Amino acid sequence: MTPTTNPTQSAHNPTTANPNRMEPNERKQLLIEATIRCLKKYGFQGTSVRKICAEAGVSVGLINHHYASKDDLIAQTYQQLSDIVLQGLAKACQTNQLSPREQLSAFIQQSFTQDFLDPQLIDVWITFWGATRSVSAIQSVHDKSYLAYRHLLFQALSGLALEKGWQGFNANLAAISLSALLDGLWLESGLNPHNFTPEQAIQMCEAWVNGLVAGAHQNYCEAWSQ
Amino acid sequence: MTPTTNPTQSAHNPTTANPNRMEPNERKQLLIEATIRCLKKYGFQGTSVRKICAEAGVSVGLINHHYASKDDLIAQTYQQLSDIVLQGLAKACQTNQLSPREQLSAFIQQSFTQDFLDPQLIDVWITFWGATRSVSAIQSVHDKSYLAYRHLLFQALSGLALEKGWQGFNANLAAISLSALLDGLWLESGLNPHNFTPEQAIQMCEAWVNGLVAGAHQNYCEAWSQ
DNA sequence: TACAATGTTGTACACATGTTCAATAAGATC
DNA sequence: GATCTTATTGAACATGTGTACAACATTGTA
Repeated sequence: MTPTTNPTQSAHNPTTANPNRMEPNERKQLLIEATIRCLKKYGFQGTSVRKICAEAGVSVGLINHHYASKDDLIAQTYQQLSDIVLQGLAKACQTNQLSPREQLSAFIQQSFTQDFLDPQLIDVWITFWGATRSVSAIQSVHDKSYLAYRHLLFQALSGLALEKGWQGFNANLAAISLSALLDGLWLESGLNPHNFTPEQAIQMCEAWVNGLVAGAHQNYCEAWSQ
Repeated sequence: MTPTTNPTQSAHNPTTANPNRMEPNERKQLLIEATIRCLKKYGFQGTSVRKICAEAGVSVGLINHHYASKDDLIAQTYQQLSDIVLQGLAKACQTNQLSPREQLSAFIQQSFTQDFLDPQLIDVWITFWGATRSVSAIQSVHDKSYLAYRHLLFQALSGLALEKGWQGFNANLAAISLSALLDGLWLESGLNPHNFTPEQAIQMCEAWVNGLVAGAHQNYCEAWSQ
């Protein structure tokens, strides 16, 4: 289509050249946002450098000017998504002087907000999970954010144990368990959004906490065995 | 390497030609097994038609002779893996005249067997999840196997409710919840095998069941409302 | 105004991808 | 033994991939 062999025409078309030059940080942010849109539209596999650039309205070469590689851009996109999710959860359960039990409810409620349940977003998340073990930059982002995620639950559960006077309660293990339940529900709602409603998801998580209070907390004591 | 431009040599090398012709079903099985090995070795993205064929010790063109497309082969591979997992679980909890509570324990125990906790296998599973929404053949395999998976839990939980005399117990919702917990733990153990031991995973699932018995079952009654 | 620094472009490159297809060989049928 | 069916091969094709790089455009500074 483009007459590359025609020597009378310059290789560079001056009419489309460089319409808006930007600050590096501003452009990098736009590239990350374009990457998120592409991941939602085309999935992980379908997201290529060229599609990201087209989505950002920018030339092919620009990504490698601002990022070391495509993987680098992808990892930083994951980082940003993680931060957004984590900040939402932290804000929900760390404000307003909530009791430990109320903190857990706030965390659960926030986890099944409309924004969090976008199937396209969850799909992006799953593909990040899928790349965790093969792309080390993604692995380190996961490890860090999962730790912070669990820490929020750990604090609330520790507070609850203190309040109730549970001796030797392993709040760390309980946090792993609740986060697994949350992730599992989140995962399944992404794979098939029609299996249960957000209200039912909340109901199931509340049931876990109620079960803990009703007696399951004994299974998380250090002395517990088999 | 191969002198394709030399007219004195046939395009086809007779020394490597067709050493072992097979029955279609036998060959297809070998291709699926080679696909599983490739998925474990190279991940979902790194698994190409050429790598599968090399792994199977077979020429590039053979896949499209036995399968309509690469996606077709991948979907049938997923199908086979699902069947294996499901049969293992069904066998564990449907034999030996177990009580409902014992069935649940058997299911849980089987879920965290050594075979099931192979991080490479879980990684393959995650990438299948990631492809669920974009590849319809994979979506239908997932929907079918998830339903069967949940049904096993549903039966055990229904039996438990009958035994305990829980009125209006929503065993279906409880099955969704327990399967989410199992999947979440399974997922996390794949992403980072060092966060908890298989024994702790079992402990957490048993705690869920104990919490249900201790009182959480009330949250699964039809009358329950937030 | 001249110059340096750098954001931006689009082509080129080397390679990988899934699929097609004529050629070949093995086995079955008559 | 001749013929038909079909499993198997490997080259060819069209397309897509991430990255590199020279050319160009813009900005800031002297």
